[in-house]
Amino acid sequence: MIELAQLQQLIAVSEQGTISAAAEELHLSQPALTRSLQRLEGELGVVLFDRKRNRAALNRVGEQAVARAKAVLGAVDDMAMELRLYAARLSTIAIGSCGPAPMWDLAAELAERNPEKTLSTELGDTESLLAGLKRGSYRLILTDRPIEQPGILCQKYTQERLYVALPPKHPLSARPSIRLAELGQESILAYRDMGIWQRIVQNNPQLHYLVQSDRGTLAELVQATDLPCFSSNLTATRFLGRSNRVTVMLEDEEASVTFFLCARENDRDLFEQLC
Amino acid sequence: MIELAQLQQLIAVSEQGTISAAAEELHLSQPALTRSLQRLEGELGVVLFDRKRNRAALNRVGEQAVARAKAVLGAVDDMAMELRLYAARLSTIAIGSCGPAPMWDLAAELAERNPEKTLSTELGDTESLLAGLKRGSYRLILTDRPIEQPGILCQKYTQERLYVALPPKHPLSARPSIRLAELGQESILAYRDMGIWQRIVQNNPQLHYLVQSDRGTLAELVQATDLPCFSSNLTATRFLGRSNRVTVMLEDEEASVTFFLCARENDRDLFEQLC
DNA sequence: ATGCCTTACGTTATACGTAATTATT
DNA sequence: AATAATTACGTATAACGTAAGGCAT
Repeated sequence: MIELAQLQQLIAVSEQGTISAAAEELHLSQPALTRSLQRLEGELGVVLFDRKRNRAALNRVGEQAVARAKAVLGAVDDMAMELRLYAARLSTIAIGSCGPAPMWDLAAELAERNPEKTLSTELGDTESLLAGLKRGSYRLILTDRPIEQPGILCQKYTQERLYVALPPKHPLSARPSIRLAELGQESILAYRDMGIWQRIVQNNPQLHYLVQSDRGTLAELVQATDLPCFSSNLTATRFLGRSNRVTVMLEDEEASVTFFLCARENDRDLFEQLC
Repeated sequence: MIELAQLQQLIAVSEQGTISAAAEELHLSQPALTRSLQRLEGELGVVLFDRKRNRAALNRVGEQAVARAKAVLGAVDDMAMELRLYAARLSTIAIGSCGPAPMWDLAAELAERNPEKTLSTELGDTESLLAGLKRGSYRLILTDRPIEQPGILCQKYTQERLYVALPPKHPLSARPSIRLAELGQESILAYRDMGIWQRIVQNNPQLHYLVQSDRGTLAELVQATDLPCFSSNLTATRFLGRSNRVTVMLEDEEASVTFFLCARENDRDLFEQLC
């Protein structure tokens, strides 16, 4: 039986030019390599070298064999690499969402039910999430509208409503609800990866957003200052913690979103765990 | 290093269902196969089996691995087979011709100059010969007209003129030359694979051709009977041998052909040997 | 004389088989 | 009880390295 090691040896000889040099490269003695190559010739049933007693040069069949050997070894390497990738993908559940808070809830639930799995989370807009779901990049996605397409399972997952958290002394803190625009040109703390909430920010460009990319830093700033910040019904109450804030509902249309959980038909088991 | 034998073992397990059965098929002990598969898993860096103490079933990664393994083994088999084919082709000189006699001359010359090579000969019409030369099916071809195309070498090779060999008592035997049609509805011995000479036969359908597929049988009939037969300036004189025949030149236009030797540009060495 | 390939021979290392163990049907 | 996989251990085969030989540059 032909061995992959023999194909590597053949390639080494073609690269080094002599059997001696190839043997050294392969940490093998010269005679051992000679014999191994002879076996390969026997197993292939062809002569690969023009042997001149003192010189073993690849003949045309040998050159052809080298090209084929490289292809075979490449295929084997690819096989190993792609199997590792495949195994990794089987053991991870990738979820995508257009909003961060429900994604964290979902991730928490999945982690509890599938402690052996790795979770990966990603934010995106509904269109790209759906495309990713279809090509297998995501196992589950949370969209801002119901998806009705063949092969796609979809069900209402949760609703999120946005609030602003104001210091008690703030002029608007006594109101039950406001529109975000009423804050005028004030500063407000915001998280960078806000997904769908990006809409309400874009519609109120006059506000001064203090954008934080680190969730921990954001939490610290909330505790340490009395700057306004965002909050929602899904935000853990401990996020505001002992900070002295009054939450005021936002009246804007974009301040309320219903999230829908979607999975592919062949992932029905996973999907139904969560309904 | 992964071994091809291990990939075969993996495939055997997938086909037999159990390691035990696969071990038997492979003429291996069960423990040996178990260990070999464990090594394979280690080398690939993935788990291929769901092990249930008493049962080792391929998991999804394993199934994927089987598919890849089959592809790799197929590539190796193809490699071996195609190398043998390639080696065989390198050691043969395939020649094609539109006429048998000059092809035999050419083959004889090639055999003398390249005693280590195998010769293969084939008759065909000039168009298909040229196509075959271009795609590498032939190293040399003999055509009935000069070829002037880029990448193709071409030179006049020889001329052949057709005769009829008649018994001395035949009414036409005293003529220096005749047209084939003058034989009326007589019988005449002919060789099946006549290439370009097929033309003159087709133009004289009234004759009764006694077609022989075996050259030896044809020669025997020439000796044993006094039936008319064909002959040419390239036909070995010993073909007519001691048979009592008078050769009469044929006046028909198709009875004289000039043959041209053609080869591909990259075969200039071989081509120039013969000019 | 040096470099390179091959053959011969003794040795080692790797993979094998046998036997024992455990678990499942 | 029977089947199947794994682990342990002694063994054997196959490939290795060293040494020797021969040819070419």
